[in-house]
Amino acid sequence: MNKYRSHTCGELTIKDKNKTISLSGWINKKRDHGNLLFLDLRDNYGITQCLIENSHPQFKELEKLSLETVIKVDGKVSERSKDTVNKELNTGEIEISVISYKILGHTKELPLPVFSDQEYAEEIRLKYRFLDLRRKKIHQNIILRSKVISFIRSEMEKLGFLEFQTPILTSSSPEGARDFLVPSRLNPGKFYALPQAPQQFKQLVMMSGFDRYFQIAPCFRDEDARADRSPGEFYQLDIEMSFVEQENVFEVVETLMKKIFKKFSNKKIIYESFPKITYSEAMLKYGTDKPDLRNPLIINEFTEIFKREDVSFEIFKKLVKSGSIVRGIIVKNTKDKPRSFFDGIDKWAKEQGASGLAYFTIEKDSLLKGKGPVGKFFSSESIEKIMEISKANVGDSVFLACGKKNEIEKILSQARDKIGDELKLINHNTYAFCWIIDYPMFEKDENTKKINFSHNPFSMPQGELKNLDISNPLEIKAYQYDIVCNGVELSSGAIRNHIPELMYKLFSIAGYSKEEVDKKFSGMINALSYGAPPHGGIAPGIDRIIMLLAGEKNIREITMFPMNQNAQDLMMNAPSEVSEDQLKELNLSVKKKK
RNA sequence: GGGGGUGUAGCUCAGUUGGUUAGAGCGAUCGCCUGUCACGCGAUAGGUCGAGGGUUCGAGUCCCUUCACUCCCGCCA
Repeated sequence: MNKYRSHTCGELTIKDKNKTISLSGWINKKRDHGNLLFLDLRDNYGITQCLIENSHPQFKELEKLSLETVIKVDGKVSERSKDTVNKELNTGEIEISVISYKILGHTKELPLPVFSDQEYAEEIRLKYRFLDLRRKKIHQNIILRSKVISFIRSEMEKLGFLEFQTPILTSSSPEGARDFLVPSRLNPGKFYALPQAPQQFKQLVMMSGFDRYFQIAPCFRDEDARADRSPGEFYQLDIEMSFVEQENVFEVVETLMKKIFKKFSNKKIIYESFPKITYSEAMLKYGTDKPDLRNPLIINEFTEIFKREDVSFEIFKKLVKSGSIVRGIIVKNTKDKPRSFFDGIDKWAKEQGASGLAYFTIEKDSLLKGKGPVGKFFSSESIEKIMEISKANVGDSVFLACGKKNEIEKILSQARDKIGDELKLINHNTYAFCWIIDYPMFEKDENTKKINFSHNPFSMPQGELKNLDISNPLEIKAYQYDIVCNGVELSSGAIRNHIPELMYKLFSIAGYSKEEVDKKFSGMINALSYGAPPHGGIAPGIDRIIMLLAGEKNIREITMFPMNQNAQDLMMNAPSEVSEDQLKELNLSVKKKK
């Protein structure tokens, strides 16, 4: 092939027997028998066992080399005897008898071993990321990521989409996350912002007449990290389409997702046609707008039960009188579960900051009755009603939460996950996609009582536009949707508002004057006034798709060079201080934090 | 900004109720070993127990402060 190798470390087989070859790679592992040395040579493509005996003049030197030294081996391909074949390796039927070797790259003592399945502290992995990335699992994850992205590009092109780049240096926008700012040298005192998403640009692409756009788009948000959320930057499959309705966007994304997940995973997609669940239904049945549909548990509304005379659960009744609501989860066939299971859930709920979960199991001798700490407060008629509402059976249990709507949504949604997990109700070999639709256009901030856009301010409200009742903004629904898989929010999207007058009206509800809208969204609002096509789109998160495919819980496992939780790159030492000269040129001075 | 977890040898970890000289495996170094594939066997080196302060006759262990990493809440239209 060239002066370094004739083959890679993953390709030689019995067919190459007796060939003289050369390989280059890292010393993955040595097994030194004193007079006989086995050496596993590794590159991106695989591992090949090399063999040298003590009669060889270079034996003593080779024996001393550290693991991870990069060497070139010239040798002969030999067939292994039947009893020494390694079935784990593609190259396991052969080995290389070393004729000569040469060091290409020395190594210092390793701060972390490459050949090991152990877990390592994040700090050391990030500082020596180039070593970490040599390890098998993460190496394969990164290769998977590359292949998925490449597949997405080719599928999107087949679907008639064109990929365009949009600016990285753009303007700060008032909505949404904190911006990363970049000072402008030529415009002292002014700043660019890195895009939180190419939202306005992709709409401008539509107004520019390009019809179908996509981009593997870098997005920058200065917000705190989570296990599934990189600090700083992440990638979206940004999509926008002209002259479409919601269904057309769904069709493209469903087609694409099914192709990706079938190609890159063996796990089964439960719903070939992704279920569509309205936002309000999702909040009721699952307590969240990103439900894990692999989990069969459903939340039911039981407030009415606590208004009955024949229910004497006074704590809940009192709260209901003062406006609280009661919802609960039915857990099937739990009559044989030990008391510790129920108490464990209750204790867990209290640890989550809730006031706990009341529970009882439905039993029947002559009459229906509740077994458990609060069971005695329920008449058999009220239990019958509970069973009617929730389709529960004798032998099932009810976990009840009482409180404000958003509080009990939160705790019951967590309880669904917790109980589903404990009772092993979740099939981890499946993907359950769904669409969440009909998001409200606005929401009320409970602290400030101010009305805000609940998602994207550029979404199109539903219904006849001339009849739009702006006096009751919280009732307005938007053509706004999310796609969710296994409880992971992959993306949100919307049919956009392409009518400038309507845009001003909606922004005014959220407290923005026409002048402010003109100033903040000048590029887009201006473009909307010169013949804008109806359009809409979506932006599935690439990182989360890869996480689902790789079965990883942490986004760093599928990111080549991630930052730590404090948004620092420990390998490159970013962020870092800059010189006085650099600051001066940018007309900046830094206030030292005390 | 708030809450939880972790921090002991290069790496992964153990260390009991506060009590002698802080241990193991891997790695490193040296020696032995011709069929291993997590090779095996023996020896040696390697420690600011994250840092600082306190309690105590005595602190890896208890208390306070602080730092780092991580998970979660807030935040992420």
